[in-house]
Amino acid sequence: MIEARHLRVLRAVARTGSFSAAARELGCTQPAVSQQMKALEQSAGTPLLVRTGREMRLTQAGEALVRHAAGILAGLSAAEDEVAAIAGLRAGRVRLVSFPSGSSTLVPTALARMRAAHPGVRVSLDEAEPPRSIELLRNGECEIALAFRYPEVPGADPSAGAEWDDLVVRPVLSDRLTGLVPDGHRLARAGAARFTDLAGDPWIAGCPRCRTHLVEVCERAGFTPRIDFATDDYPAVIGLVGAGLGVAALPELTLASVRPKGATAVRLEPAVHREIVALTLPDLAHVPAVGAMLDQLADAAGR
Amino acid sequence: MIEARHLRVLRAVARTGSFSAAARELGCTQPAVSQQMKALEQSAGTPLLVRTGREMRLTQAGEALVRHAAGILAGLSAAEDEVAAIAGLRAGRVRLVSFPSGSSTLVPTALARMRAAHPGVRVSLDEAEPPRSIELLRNGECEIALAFRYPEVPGADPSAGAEWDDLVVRPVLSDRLTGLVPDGHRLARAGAARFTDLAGDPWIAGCPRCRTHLVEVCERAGFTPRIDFATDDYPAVIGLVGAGLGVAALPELTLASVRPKGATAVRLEPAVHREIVALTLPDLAHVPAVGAMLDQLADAAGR
DNA sequence: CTTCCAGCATAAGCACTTCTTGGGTCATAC
DNA sequence: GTATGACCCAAGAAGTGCTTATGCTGGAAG
Repeated sequence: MIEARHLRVLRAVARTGSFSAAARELGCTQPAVSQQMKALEQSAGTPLLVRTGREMRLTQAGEALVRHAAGILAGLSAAEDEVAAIAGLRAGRVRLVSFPSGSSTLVPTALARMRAAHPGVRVSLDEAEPPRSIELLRNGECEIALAFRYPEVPGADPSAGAEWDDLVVRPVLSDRLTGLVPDGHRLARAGAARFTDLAGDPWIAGCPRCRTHLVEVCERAGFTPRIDFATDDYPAVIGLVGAGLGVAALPELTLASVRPKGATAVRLEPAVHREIVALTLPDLAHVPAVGAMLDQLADAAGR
Repeated sequence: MIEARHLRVLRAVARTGSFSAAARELGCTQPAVSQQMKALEQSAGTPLLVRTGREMRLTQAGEALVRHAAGILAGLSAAEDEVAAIAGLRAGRVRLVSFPSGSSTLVPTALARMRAAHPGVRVSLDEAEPPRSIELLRNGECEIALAFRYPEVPGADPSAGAEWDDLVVRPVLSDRLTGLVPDGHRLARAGAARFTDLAGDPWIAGCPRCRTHLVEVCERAGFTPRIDFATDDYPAVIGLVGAGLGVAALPELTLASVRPKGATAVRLEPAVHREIVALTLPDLAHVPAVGAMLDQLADAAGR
């Protein structure tokens, strides 16, 4: 079985016309070259070189091998270059899947920084909510999934985060829940409120997991919220609150890029956080482009 | 440095989707595959595979490598095929240089047999006298030189064969010198003659070395031949003898393919032989096609 | 829910390959 | 004649690759 190493040596010998010169070129000793060529001739089954006193000539088989070697070694070199480019963050692609409200500020910042730091790496972005984004990750359809989780509420079903224990979980941001009340609400002026203060209000809930978590938190606070509406669409939640239809508890991040109309943000006590994390597969975490993108996500949040 | 072995393993893994299956395909154990891939990832500087529970997927770098591997391994395989064809006498080329009178019978026979035995090997033929043909051999412009030599005449200059002692000398034929006299010559009827019987005759000599040797033999027999003509062209020698201009001593081979007109061949005593040999470089003797052609030359003579 | 099975990782031991070192021979150049 | 450069050979050392044995994990079946 011919190995690339053999061809490299053969090519050097053919080019320099001498074992010694080839050895110098290859950075080894002359006997090493001699032995390599012997081994290659052995596996070729025919002499490849003719030692005729002063000069070294190729046999026909040697010429054939050198001729092929050019293409083979060029291909090998191209392969190494391409891999090195990917490993060196000069090329590559990262497919990122984010949950909708993460895309608005965190992701654009991270993408911009990534592009500045590693212009060769292309990052694509899709949106999907956690259960779906994890599936995409496991199916190999993306490298990073941006998701969020709520800290476990004592006594509640701990199934939410259980699916991630075989993934790399990179904390990105801890996103405190902010209360949102209509402008005319009795607590709008106070600027702060406890959950129990809103026990009697109608609630506008967010996505299913957010809703579940809201219920758990409220029940821990001693009441069961009356949820009149629930929607994945955070702008819609803001709109509903602005229309005076209820109150809501929204992650700060969802309010960072919009100015609520007809609604006022109030500080909620006790503090409840939504933890935003970037997820990837253990092996993928070692891929340079993926690691760099994870870093950028963390950095973008730390701003 | 990426080696072909790595790519073979990677390709098998990519195709089968499993280390174990790849190991079976490659005829080795699973840890061997595991280690090879680890080494390859090490030298690539980035993961190439993602182990995700049940299935094995390629990273982008892995895909790039597999993509290149196809071409590289194909090229390697083509190179091996071509070399194997040359080594297996299914292809190749042998350049034979012969002295003129050797080409008439010996060489055609050998060429015909060679073609029958190994149709894929092309044999080219050029003509050159020994000093020149040896030069061609040493310069790499041919693989086999067909030449002749006379056994050393005691007391003569031994320089003739001295240049061959670093070559492979393959005896092909021992070609006895035959006397050629005009039809009306006093010895034409006898059918045999000693050199001394022709001491008074004018001689027609052959090529320079033949002429030198003739003089040596005659002087050893006790006389110095009177050489009226000397020519490389054996048919011309025959013509001159036929015209009654002298006698000659010709190798049998030169008479094998022609019928002398106006001249008669007589057995010469004592027997003097011209030895026809095939010469090649030591390394070239191990090239299958060269070896086969040497065999055919020897066989053609042994007929 | 437990058990079984398939597949990968790891460690240790062994064999092979490959490299280097230190001879030696031959040819060429001064 | 000597010196130099190139190759070959042999022996020893280093490194690499393969195998066996073992543990671990995830998925499938009972």
